[in-house]
Amino acid sequence: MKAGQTFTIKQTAAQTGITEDTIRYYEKIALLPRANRKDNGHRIYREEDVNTIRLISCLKKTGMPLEEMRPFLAVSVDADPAEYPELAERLRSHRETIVSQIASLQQVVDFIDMKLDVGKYRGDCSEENKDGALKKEIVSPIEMSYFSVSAKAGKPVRR
Amino acid sequence: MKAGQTFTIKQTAAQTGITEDTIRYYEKIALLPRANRKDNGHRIYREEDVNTIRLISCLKKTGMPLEEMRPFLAVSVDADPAEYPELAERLRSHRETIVSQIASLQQVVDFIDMKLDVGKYRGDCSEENKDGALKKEIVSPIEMSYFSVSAKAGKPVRR
DNA sequence: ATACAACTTGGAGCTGACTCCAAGTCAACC
DNA sequence: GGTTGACTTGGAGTCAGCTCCAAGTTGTAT
Repeated sequence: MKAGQTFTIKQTAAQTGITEDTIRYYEKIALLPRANRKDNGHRIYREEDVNTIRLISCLKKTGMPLEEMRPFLAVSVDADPAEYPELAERLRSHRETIVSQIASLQQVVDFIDMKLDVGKYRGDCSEENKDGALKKEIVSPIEMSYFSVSAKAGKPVRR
Repeated sequence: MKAGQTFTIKQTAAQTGITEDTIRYYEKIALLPRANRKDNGHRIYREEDVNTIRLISCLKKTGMPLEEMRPFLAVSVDADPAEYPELAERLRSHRETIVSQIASLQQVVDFIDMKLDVGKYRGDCSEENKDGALKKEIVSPIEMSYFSVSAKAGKPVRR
């Protein structure tokens, strides 16, 4: 056991890429639990805490609002989500969201590749079927041209 | 030629999932070009315009700030980005950003799968190498545990 | 003792992206 | 001719997520 190495807030910020101010802010809004303090009141973080902050950073990159992260942080703190079926359901639901986000992103990559190669592009960015939210007649089979894609020869890309 | 079918702002909003207010807002900040008007001043949109709005919506899903979308919309309006090398460079650069975003998202999916399956998880969410921006000693080879992943048997997941 | 660096707190201010509103125009129907 | 509905404009308000600041404390170096 290489027992508890700890970090200052500055070190933690450096490790995670999240600023000190923002870390304090997360604690202020209770997204992070109150950090332990040294006798002088300075915050100390363990590897565990650093990992939680990394998880936040990761979820942030997926565009998740801070409020929605709470269940994720909960599940990472206590053990098995199977014991909290409602939580597991949330995870599953968010998984679907992310998968469709990946699809959206992939389409943007395709769009860029198409533009750079002056190749061809098709597909749209729609699709939505979560719980609430809009869902009209989905624009599926449009020959998505995003303006002047003006049928030039298309070489496949997909590096 | 099934010549110019046009749409009201309401129809356009319905088709794209972007509210009328937001469409007007995009025009106000000149993210969209000023729409043509009917004699009574009402905006009219062509399929072309609708596709531009869809592109915005798509880029939005990738978390791109509106300001950064301008080059994308430019490239979708006029023809070949090869003629604007600086623009092409931006596209390439943003492509890399998106590819690494996809990786981040995939890691969240893995995290969720791991949590749901009580399997195993590794990998972090770091990586950054665009132009400006921070880049410290990157936390690469951590056995990313996100708290209590407490070595239980790991069955491979991957959707 | 004095300076300094690294922190603390509470709170104000800022940016991006909407979102809402009031007042007005126009066309069409009753 | 009055009401209704779909739009217009300009501008104000809202919310999330920081970001900055001032004033104070503590620990170490000179």
